[in-house]
Amino acid sequence: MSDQPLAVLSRRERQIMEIVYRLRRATAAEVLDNLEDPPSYSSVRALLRVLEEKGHLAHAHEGPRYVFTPVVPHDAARDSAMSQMVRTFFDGSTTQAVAALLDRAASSLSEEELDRLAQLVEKAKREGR
Amino acid sequence: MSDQPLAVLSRRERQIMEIVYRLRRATAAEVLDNLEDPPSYSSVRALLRVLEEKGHLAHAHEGPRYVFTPVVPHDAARDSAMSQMVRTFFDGSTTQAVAALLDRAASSLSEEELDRLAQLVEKAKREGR
DNA sequence: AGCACACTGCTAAATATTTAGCACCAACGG
DNA sequence: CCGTTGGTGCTAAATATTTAGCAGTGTGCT
Repeated sequence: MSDQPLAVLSRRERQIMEIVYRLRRATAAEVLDNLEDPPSYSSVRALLRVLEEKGHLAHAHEGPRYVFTPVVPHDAARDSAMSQMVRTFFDGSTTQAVAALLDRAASSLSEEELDRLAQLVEKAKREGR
Repeated sequence: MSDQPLAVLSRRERQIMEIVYRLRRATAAEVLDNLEDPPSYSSVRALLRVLEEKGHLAHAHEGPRYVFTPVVPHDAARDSAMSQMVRTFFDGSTTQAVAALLDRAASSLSEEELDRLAQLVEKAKREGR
């Protein structure tokens, strides 16, 4: 498996993996519901099977159906997606990335959330020295 | 063109677009140099042509060669990539995303950068009320 | 027990992507 | 002035992705 789980996938496969990561676990029907421009149920199942063969998903039985989960854990996938993003759009600078996030969402953040972020920055400062 | 420029692309196309966004502008040779598992030069050029036909890239002449640039500006592509990322891996929470970024990079950030981040949070607080 | 329903497995076909080859053109150096 | 180098356009073929169909199986309800 690659260091960049999402990087190696085809278009549909990536869409599906994003859904599964977002939902944490998903059945074929749930994937279908969340796909835009959805193909048939049958196609979705075939794609899930392919993703499992390629080692990206695993399934468990839950009553009569399969529930799919990612093989690469949420955190790991998240981290490598973030690395990729910072590299591609922010010249590798985390600071720039944080700045852009804040800029985009500043007005929708609550007082509490901003306090929490301030604390995180403080914590990083203390740890950094 | 979609709201999600990178979302509609095939695997190679996406790889190439990421390179072009990272470099801001790139020639066929530069794209080739930056591709992992690279195909022939000829293939890269064909892909660049396809991306241009689909409206994702434009080219300008620079001396004897073409220099490709993204049609969707860097900032816009960045923002929608970030949205996607926050939605997929952070339940839509910017705060969580920032926390993860800081956590990942905390130790490598300089005092200056941390100060700058603290200022950004302060600024968001002031604007928010 | 028997029926309907909601699944799965598997396969084949359609479509899209990805690749490389060949022909041509312009610039540059010997 | 001619060959070499480094570009481009275009096309065709190989490969991968994506789709849907059909057959079978188990579950749960009456």
